[in-house]
This record gives sequence, C-alpha cells and structure tokens, in this order.
Amino acid sequence: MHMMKDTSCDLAQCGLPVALEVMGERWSFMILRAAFNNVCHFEDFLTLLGIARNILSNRLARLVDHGILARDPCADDRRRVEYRLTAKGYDLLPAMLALRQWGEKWGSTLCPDQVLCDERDGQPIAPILIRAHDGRLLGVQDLVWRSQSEIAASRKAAETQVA
Amino acid sequence: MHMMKDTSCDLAQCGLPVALEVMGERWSFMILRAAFNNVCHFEDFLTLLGIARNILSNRLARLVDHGILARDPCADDRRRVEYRLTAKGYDLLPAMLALRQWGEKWGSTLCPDQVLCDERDGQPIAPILIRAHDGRLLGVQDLVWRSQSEIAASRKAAETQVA
DNA sequence: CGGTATCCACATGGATACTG
DNA sequence: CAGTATCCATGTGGATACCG
Repeated sequence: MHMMKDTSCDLAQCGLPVALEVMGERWSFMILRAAFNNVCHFEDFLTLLGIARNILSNRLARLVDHGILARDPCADDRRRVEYRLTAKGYDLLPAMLALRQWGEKWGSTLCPDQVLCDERDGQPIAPILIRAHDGRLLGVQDLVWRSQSEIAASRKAAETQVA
Repeated sequence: MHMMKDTSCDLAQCGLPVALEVMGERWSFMILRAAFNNVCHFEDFLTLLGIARNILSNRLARLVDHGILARDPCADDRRRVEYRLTAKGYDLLPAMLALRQWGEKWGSTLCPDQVLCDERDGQPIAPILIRAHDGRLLGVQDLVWRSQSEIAASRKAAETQVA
C-alpha cells in the first residue's frame, strides 16, 4: 500500500489517543450503543448491559465529563435523571457503526435480524468506507498522507486551472 | 431522532461486543495505527508507542490470535519477525479513521499537519459518515431499524414496480 | 531482536449492602 | 431510582532482568 509513514503526524497531534482516552474501553461504546437506542436511565443501562453498578456510575460520569452525554432531570419526573447524547456524542455514530459492521462481517456466528436502514427507501445503509471528497470509494492503495501545505498548494493549482 | 429501539437486535447478535472484545482497549487501536503506517517489528512498536514490553507482547499475540495481524518471518532477514495486517485487519481502517477524525474534530488542541488524502486528486478524504446504498449522506433522523424480512419485502416491492 | 519471567501499583469489574 | 461505599478478584500497565 502507498500510505507512507506519517512520522510528522506524530502521536501528540493524532486524534486517536484523544478518542481512545474516553472510548478505548469495553463499556463506553456499549453504553453509547444503548444511548443511541434511547436508553437514558441508570437502571435501564444496568439491566440491558449487565454491567456492575459502580462501573456504570463511573463510566456515565466520565462520559458526562467528556461532554458525550448530558445529565439532566427527567422531563416527566423531575426527581429522576436522564442521560442524553450531546452533539459530540451523536458524532460518534459513524465510529460505532463501523466497529459494529466490522464485528458483524467477521464474527462468523452473528446473524443480526435488525438492520439500520435509510428511512426514505427502507434499504440498509451502505457499509462505512473511505471516500474521496466527491464520494468516490477509496481503497488503502488510493491513500496517501500529505501535509497541510501540500494540500493547500495543490488546491490552489486546481483552482487556477479552473479559472 | 427516529431510530427505534432495536430490542430484537439484542446484544447476543450485535457485532459491537465482538469488535470490542479485541479492539475495546487502549492499545489495540494504537498498535493498528502503527501497523497501518508500516510498522511491523516488535522493537519499533515498542519505541513508537511507549508501551510496556509484556503488554505489547500480549496484545500482539491477541491480535494475531484474532486474525487481525499475521506473524511471519521477515522477508529480508528470516531470523526476524514481522507483523503484517491481514484483510481482516485492513478492514478496521474505516473504524480507526472514524475514531481519529472524531478525536481531531473534538480534541480542541489538536492540529495534525499530516492529513490522509486521495492519491488521485491529492485532496483530503471525506469525513467518515453514514450513507445510503446510493451514496446519499444520512443523518440520525434519517435512520431506522428494520428486520431482514421487512427489508426483503420492500426490496421485492421495489423490483416489482420497476418490472 | 523478540520475546519471557517477575514484581509491583493501580484500574477495572463484580457482588452486595446501604442511602436519600 | 440513582446512586455511594465496601470488599474482593482479576486485568492492565510499567520496570527490570533475563534468554536464545
């Protein structure tokens, strides 16, 4: 594959450690999954996931700290608490689905009977893959690391050509 | 959002726990990231990631066990060992990039100077998002869980209409 | 070079009891 | 209902020494 080493995009400036600090652990994504299915109460997470109380408490607090979930009084019963996805939390849906699709593709025994679909035509969503800015599908062999300055230069060149 | 609870797509048939069993832990994705950058020797993983030897050894073995990396004698020096991504491993690229993009979008201090680009036009790849089978971008509000049988029925209906 | 073997510290996870 | 407190077992992670 052509992906050259991105030595200059070092770990200090890479988004992956940032993401893994919160999500790099078994339960975080499972809690997110439940939240995407409109689970929002402590006890519901508890019974659905089969997680220990203290761990759930800890993880919910961490997700709230990181701004992925919001902790608010319940709309109908103000004494109760509700955990809701924030915009930052919703933004993890592609990553969660990509993981899930991978698990379903390579986990031989699996046969999920519910599939995520486009409401408009009722058909399953596309596999989550890598695409160019114009939507073309890209394989690993089509990918290359470039610096911001290289990108700016070639964009400017393209614009000049058009003009 | 319209995503209804996918109670029947229960955790036993969900790909997410499968994926998290291997990847649901801080180092696995970091090792994968290095492997995607053509790091393939034990000592190189060690120094690049700053991981402990025993943990690296353990994680590499687990990734090999799960068929994500292949452990082979080095091409040039048969006494040395090489870790290479398998097809199953390469297939994790979208998930890894989705996580990384999320980290770079929401990790305020980050400013990666190297960006993954399409080799053909030299421009950055598109954000990894959810699309319909025809490539249309979908938001959370466009998504709905459906059973295999519902999907089959509506596809058959669509085909009949065409014919 | 690519590990194993140890040892230690701490985090994670489960179970149970208790609280407002 | 949504936690906290406690206890215990195991896992994770780092450091270091050693090995073929």
